Amino acid sequence: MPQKNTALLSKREQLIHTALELFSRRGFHATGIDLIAKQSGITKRTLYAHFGSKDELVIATLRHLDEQLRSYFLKHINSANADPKQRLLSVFDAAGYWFSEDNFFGCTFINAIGEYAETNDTIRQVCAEYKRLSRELIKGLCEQAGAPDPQKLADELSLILEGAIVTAQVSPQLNAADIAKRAATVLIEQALSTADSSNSKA
Amino acid sequence: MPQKNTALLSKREQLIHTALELFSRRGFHATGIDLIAKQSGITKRTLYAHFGSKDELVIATLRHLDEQLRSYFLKHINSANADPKQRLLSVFDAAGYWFSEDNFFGCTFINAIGEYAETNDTIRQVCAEYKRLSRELIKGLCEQAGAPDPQKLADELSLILEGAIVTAQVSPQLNAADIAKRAATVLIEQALSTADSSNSKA
DNA sequence: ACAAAAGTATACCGATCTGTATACTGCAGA
DNA sequence: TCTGCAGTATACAGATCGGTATACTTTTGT
Repeated sequence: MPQKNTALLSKREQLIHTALELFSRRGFHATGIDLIAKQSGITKRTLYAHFGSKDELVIATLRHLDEQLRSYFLKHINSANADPKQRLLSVFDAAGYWFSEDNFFGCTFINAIGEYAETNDTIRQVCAEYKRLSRELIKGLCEQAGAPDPQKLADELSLILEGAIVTAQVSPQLNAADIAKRAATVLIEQALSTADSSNSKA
Repeated sequence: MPQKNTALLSKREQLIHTALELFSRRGFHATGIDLIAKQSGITKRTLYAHFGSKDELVIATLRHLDEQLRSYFLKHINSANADPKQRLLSVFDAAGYWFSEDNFFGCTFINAIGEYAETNDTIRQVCAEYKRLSRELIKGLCEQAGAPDPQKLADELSLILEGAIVTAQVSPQLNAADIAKRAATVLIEQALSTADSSNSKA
């Protein structure tokens, strides 16, 4: 999804970049510090100069992914400069592109919670915060579309997006993005139709 | 969810029982064989007499969870012997009870895929198979309800159920089961209304 | 009653884990 | 020019990992 020129990145950024790929692909506990150091071409000593521990590297990696993922969706939404309803649905188009990438291994936040739910509160909080910000993003789109209860619609669409991510991860043959978009369309139409008489598009 | 009398269980069942709890709560790689042996009160030697490797224990545990979870949902659905539409919606009531349990740590299958996606194909297949059977179960309910395209509706409702599980795991304060049930209600109503003129409830 | 099966207790193996110590190198700024 | 700093290279510590070996005890089927 990012594809930055690695030559221009600082050591810190290189480490996070490598760690993100390995953690996403192989899991967190199954990815050792030595492998991250080797694959990034950076010494373990330097790694520990930037990040005090593996958990700190995990947290920094997740925070980076947070910004990366949300800006990815924002770009897609903003490039779909159609009417508010289409902007809402473009979320699921963006998801579809994401799922089709080679380095898609499900939601790394969810995977992180699965591995650290009992052992690291900060990691769980970073994951929850990403999900909260994503819901806020979708809620803004619902407001723009003139939904009578934007929070309610945003909660439902966010839940559907979560389901799409997991479904794409576990059952790649299902075309989860399309299924989610179909369901979302029904919910959006239904939510906006009840407001047609008294409310209008922003 | 199960609460069997551990005294009546075979060593094999005891091990799977303990392993399931630890894997779900702490993750797979973070749970060592020694801990499973200690917590189950069974020697590591005996463990390896029943399961040739840790991966085999993981697989046996997931297969057990497969049966356990699907029979849990089936019981809830069958105890809600109302009309087919209510039976469909009872899936999300069952999910709500599941989420509220103390030992709910998200979908262990999804967590397993996050940890073993790259390293163990069998584990991934067991997870995918569980999701497929769950979709089949829901598809059967859609057929009974007289949906014109039961596969389509089942895919959508299954995706919503996935989203509910993940949302309940990451954001426990959101009451994911209710959100999912609301969304599911809209989709079901819409799907069945298009069939009202030519089709009827089974 | 007795032999085979199943399980216990414990120590161990080699590999790998996170994290650190030591000694060296290249480079940038005053 | 020289002094610090950032990074390299490598070895190592202590713990834990999955898995096995040895010797003993309990249970069970006939």
